Amino acid sequence: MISDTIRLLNDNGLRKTDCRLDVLDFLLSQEHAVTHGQLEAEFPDFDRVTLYRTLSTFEDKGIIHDVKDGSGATKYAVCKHGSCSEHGHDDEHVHFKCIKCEQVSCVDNVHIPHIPLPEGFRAKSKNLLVEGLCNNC
Amino acid sequence: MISDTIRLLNDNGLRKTDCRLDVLDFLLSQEHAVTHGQLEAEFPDFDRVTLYRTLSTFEDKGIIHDVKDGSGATKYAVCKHGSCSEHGHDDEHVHFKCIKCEQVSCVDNVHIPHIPLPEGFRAKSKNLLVEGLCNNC
DNA sequence: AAGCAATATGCAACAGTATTGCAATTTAGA
DNA sequence: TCTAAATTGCAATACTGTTGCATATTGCTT
Ligand SMILES: [Mn+2]
Ligand SMILES: [Mn+2]
Ligand SMILES: [Zn+2]
Ligand SMILES: [Zn+2]
Repeated sequence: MISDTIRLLNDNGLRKTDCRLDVLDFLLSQEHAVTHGQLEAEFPDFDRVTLYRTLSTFEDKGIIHDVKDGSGATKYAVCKHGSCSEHGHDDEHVHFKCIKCEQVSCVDNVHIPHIPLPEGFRAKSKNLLVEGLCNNC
Repeated sequence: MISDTIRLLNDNGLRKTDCRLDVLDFLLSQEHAVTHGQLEAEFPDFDRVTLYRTLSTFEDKGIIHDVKDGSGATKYAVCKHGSCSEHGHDDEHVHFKCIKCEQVSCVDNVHIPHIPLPEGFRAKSKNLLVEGLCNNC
């Protein structure tokens, strides 16, 4: 819904530009995390740098978060729980990457368990990528 | 010890070239995972492509494994438990990255716990990166 | 509705990581 | 020592991402 898109931009004090509206609308419609390259293919009329900056802006505001799946290209997905903002992200959920279809999804309801560390080490954040076969493959 | 280096190359049917001997000897001496760039700085006389291929060869043989720490540059560390080979890696241990000194270390004795996944998803491997402060920072 | 200042965009240039093809060199074994 | 196979160095290229700057657009004020 385009009104969700507009509301998100308003709530975050972001100007409603063509690029932001189209990109955010697209991101909200995706089941899986997307790369900058996919956005480039989807929106060939926006400059690639503008797309990078749009992603960066959304991430700064806590609208989307990035997922590093080891493919070389950073992927992005909308933050779900409303617990992310310009003051920081709270995305300590699991990410799943299918080894067949290569899609990356947020496993939002699975929290990363506590990890015991050796003496002297203090954890500040955790990032868990599970790879395997998804429910479609 | 250089003899460890030679034995590793022999055991894996690899020719003992200058580059492999020097690089593997260096990798065995490191406490932390190293990047290709560090090897380039350490061994300016070897071509950068040769260094890439050397790392790739070692990884294929299960001598080293890679660590993606989100920095953009892949890091490499020697496989510890002898459970890795050309038939596959068994490196489901935690990796720790210090947010201050940026060093990445293998937390070999901490196993990644079982992660429950939604219906239909099947895990094949897990990759956990913990970030925080190390015992020196 | 027009004007304005702040913001966002497009373009060009550049940096960093990594891969490929191919000719020349080196290795290991006969 | 000779040879075939493996390895190396070099040049070229791909891909991801960032920066500076001139131009265009946005949201607000008048
Ligand atoms: Mn996520
Ligand atoms: Mn490791
Ligand atoms: Zn799949
Ligand atoms: Zn540290």
